[in-house]
Amino acid sequence: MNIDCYSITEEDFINEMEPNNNDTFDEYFLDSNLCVSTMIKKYDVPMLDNNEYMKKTKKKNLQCAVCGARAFGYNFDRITCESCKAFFRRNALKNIMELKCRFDGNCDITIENRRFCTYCRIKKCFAIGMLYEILSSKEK
Amino acid sequence: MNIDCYSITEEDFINEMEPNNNDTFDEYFLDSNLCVSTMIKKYDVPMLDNNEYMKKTKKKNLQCAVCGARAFGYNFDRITCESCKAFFRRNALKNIMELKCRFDGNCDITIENRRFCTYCRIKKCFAIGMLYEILSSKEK
DNA sequence: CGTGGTTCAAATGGTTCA
DNA sequence: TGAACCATTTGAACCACG
Repeated sequence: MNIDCYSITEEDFINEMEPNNNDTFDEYFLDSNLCVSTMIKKYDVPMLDNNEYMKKTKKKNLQCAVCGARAFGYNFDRITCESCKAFFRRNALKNIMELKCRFDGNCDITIENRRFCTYCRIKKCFAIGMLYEILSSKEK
Repeated sequence: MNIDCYSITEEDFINEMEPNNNDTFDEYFLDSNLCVSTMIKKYDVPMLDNNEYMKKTKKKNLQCAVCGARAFGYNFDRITCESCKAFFRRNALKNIMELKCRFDGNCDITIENRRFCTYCRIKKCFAIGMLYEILSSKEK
């Protein structure tokens, strides 16, 4: 986590932003009516380099592309652990205002800290390419 | 670190303040200019009975990393008791100048004296790695 | 058999009040 | 201040469909 950001309050952070300059995913804080997945699409969140996207063959000793935990297979089109799978299901379609980062929106996500920043965790889920389209239509 | 200390040193105290037999820790604390830990050391403060506390048998047998009290799990990413958890919530985001140590800023924190020096208690909370990042943003 | 979906106990941040 | 409580999130285990 980026502790340096702490001197800025969240309110300051939001106020500092220019209202009509929604160039990035993070600045989308200002514009609050869309869900995370829409935002990701609209603002073209950069994808991480995808060595993680292995051929769908071997299922042993896999590592979650989000947090690094042990993984047993694909979930929503990427190799992830069970907890990130459940997390993605629960959060991918939420309104972004429910998932604010307390810092600069670039928290590292690890197995130890993954539950401390839902914003950056879901952001990373999308960044590695997890597909919300696979979520059943009833939840959309 | 010597923030807002009184001028008397621990050594001065021990030399000049021989307690008489009627002195108790509590009486002394009322007019204290002295470090809690020093007082405790000098006046042989009776230990609280832990049996009551220990009776709450739960699954785990953990010890608070701040004060040593019985702990039941993680709070703010470290194993702590419920009281240090609540204390951290209340104080982690305060201005440090609101939390003055009367002494040298190095009070020992124990289950018995933890509430006597908020400065040193919060200092220890941070020293053991409690994460203020987990505090929800609305309190910042 | 793989993976999306479900369940639920455990964990833990937050609240209350004496 | 801290014991007791409450509410929400989590993730391991499981189910079931294709």
